[in-house]
Amino acid sequence: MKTLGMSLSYLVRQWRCINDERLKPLGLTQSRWITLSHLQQEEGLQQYQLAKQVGVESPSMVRTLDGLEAAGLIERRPYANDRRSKTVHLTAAAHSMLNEMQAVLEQTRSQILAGLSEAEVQQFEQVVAHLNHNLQRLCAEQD
Amino acid sequence: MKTLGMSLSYLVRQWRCINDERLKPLGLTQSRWITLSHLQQEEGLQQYQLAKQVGVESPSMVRTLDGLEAAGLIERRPYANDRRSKTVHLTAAAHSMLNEMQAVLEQTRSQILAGLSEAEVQQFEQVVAHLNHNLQRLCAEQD
DNA sequence: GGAATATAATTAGCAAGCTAATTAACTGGG
DNA sequence: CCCAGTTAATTAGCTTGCTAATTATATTCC
Repeated sequence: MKTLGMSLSYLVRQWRCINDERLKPLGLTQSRWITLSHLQQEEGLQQYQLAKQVGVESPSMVRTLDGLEAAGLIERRPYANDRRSKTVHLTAAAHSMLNEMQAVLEQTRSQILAGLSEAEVQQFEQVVAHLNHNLQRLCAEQD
Repeated sequence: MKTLGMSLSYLVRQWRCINDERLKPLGLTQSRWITLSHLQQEEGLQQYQLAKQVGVESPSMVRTLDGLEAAGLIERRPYANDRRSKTVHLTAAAHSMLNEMQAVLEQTRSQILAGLSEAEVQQFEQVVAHLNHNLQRLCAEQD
């Protein structure tokens, strides 16, 4: 007896596992490539903003950034308007690996979605968005 | 820019979080209630079989069972046919909490799936099953 | 029968999420 | 102006997934 929740949880774990395996040559793990993808969209965010966009808490982001910084893929810079804060920037090394990274991620995605029509994928995405919306209401109530 | 993978990953994390919150009074976390649910279906499995059914590796199951045993919810018994092996059984305490646990899980599920028709839920489940199937092929190749 | 191999449970240690607590800096009210 | 409260980053420590390595037992192959 596998419930929907269990199947989803398994799906997500395996998906991560495949990408981690394929991106190991680039020294990337899921938390790292997700963070890099977001930075590719918008560089120079403050850490707490980046955490919010990625959907993790600040301490989780701190650790991911520590790793990325040690690997020479990002830079923390002081933020002029607020001395508590730091902004996050991609390095040249990161820029030069991003294309390859995205290609690997896209390949995995298309292999996992293989056999679904464009319309089915879209519908699936909409359902996931709907469920996330329901969850957001639930989490808000929890307070 | 949130990809499907990211949205799914977030969905699963939040779903877990809600259930963990609601089941805290019963002393249950996700890994524990999933394991109990499987035992409810079939008791007396060997540990490695249980791990396989749940979809985790043996060491993960060992730790979950350690917790459940300490909480008095399961019992490990020696397995007559193979002295390396142990079988896993629910205690009376577990049996008497299972109904309440399932009720909480079912409530969360229905709140998260709110606004979808029966047919849409079924379709969604089928897509998830399909993706898991694709993944299984991919993981098999990896060897 | 005995050596080599395989398998079940476990231990140790890593990854990446979380909350709670700390520190430093900012903000607003009296 | 200053004190109280808030906020940004961090640290510490928990959870639960993983892999690699250990230990004890089974199994298989000369």
